Amino acid sequence: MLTIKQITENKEFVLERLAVKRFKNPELVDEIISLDNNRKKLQNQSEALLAELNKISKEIGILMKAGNAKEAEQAKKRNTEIKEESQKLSQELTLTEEKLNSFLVQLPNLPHISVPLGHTPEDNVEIRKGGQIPSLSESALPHWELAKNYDIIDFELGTKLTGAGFPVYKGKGAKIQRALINFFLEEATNAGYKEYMPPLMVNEDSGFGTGQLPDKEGQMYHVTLDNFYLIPTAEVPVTNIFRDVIVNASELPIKATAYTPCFRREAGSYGKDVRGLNRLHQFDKVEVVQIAHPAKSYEILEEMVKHVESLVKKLELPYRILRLCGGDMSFTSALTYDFEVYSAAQKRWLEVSSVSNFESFQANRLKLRYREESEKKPVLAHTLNGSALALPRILAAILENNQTNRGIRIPKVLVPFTGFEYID
RNA sequence: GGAGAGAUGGGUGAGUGGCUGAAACCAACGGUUUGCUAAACCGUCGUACUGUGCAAACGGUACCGGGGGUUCGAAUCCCCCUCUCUCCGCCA
Repeated sequence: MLTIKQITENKEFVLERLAVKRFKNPELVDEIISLDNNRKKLQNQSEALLAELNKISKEIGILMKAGNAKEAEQAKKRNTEIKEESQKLSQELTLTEEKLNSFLVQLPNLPHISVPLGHTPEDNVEIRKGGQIPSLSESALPHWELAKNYDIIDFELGTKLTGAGFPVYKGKGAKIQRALINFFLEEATNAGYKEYMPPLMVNEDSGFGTGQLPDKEGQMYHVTLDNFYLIPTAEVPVTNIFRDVIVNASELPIKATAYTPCFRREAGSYGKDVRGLNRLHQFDKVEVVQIAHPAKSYEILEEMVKHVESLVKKLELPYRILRLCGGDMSFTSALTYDFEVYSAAQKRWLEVSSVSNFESFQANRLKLRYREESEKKPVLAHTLNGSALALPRILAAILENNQTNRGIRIPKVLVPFTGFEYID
């Protein structure tokens, strides 16, 4: 979330940026500012009373020790009155703070100046593209047909075991999943990311830290008995590793990676978007996360984009990189690049990665700070993350783009991990 | 799941009602000393909000796992919750 300071000190800028994100109730900004003024006023009054209360209490102690019971009794009486008044004030203060907080949490992150205007995916700006779109014969099949023919993914079986959107990978289909995971993790660790294997369920605090809670709990599976949430992305547990942490500036950037399954309810999705591997309730993903110095975070964002780009290149997939427009960005992001690969039989672009700089938006929720050598006060760090990469759509594109008479050709870089060159 | 013990600052750990935002030690940082290193000595050494001030700084309030209560006053007493440890049970 934004800090009060960001809002009060740059109100006009905040309003202008929120408009880019197409935020629908900018009145909140004014309400927040006036609530904050009110909060300060109440806090001052309340604390003045408490200071008085504390002072008298100390005096009572001294009087009692001196055996001056009568004066002590008088002082007690006085304190009881002050206490009543102070309780009223602090109640009011608490209410104000709660209201302020509930408003603050509703404001999305401010988009970076380079974010294009617009409100639909059509307004996203293509930054670059690469790879060759293969020319397939008319008889080329979409991946869900291929998966069936080669018996490598069983969607119906998943439906039997769990429900729609939970496929079962079989034989070489299962092996290629493992190969992709290993390939992505190797690439990430070679690029300096430290590998983690985090829990797949998180508590409420973690959900809040990265911005899924309180408003987006509908996206996550909720284990009500224990009040845990299945993670929708490794971003949640990995970023929360650094919740309530103060690091030295010299330790930045911190680079972390993790492979995890991801669970998403995807309520409301339907139609051809969800065919086959296009949209699942459970899928596998390798995520990269960085904790950065604010002065370096955009440089680091580019570095992360380069890393993800190198992955799709090595997999020989046709891709394009989009800079998301204000209206298509997530609540928490300041700047996002989406990666899409072309799935040649479906003849459509599929999103396989989203790389974002959250600036201090998550860090403020996480209380994730760094301290400069010479400075006393800790400062909010910047957090970034990106998929590197999400498996199902990558697999969809590999299956469709690489279909040949001999079978599905496995990209060269993956062969050492799969141990076979063709799915046949 | 049953029984018991515990949770204090970066770490160890003292503190059972007032003068404790918290001893002491260690770590860290700054300095003195030193040919260098080490040792020794001196100093600094939590976070948030907030007030005065250009600032440096100096005040106020809150925080001793979390929440509530008792009291003029709570790290200290009471209740609830969470977590950790030990023993038993169960178990990949």
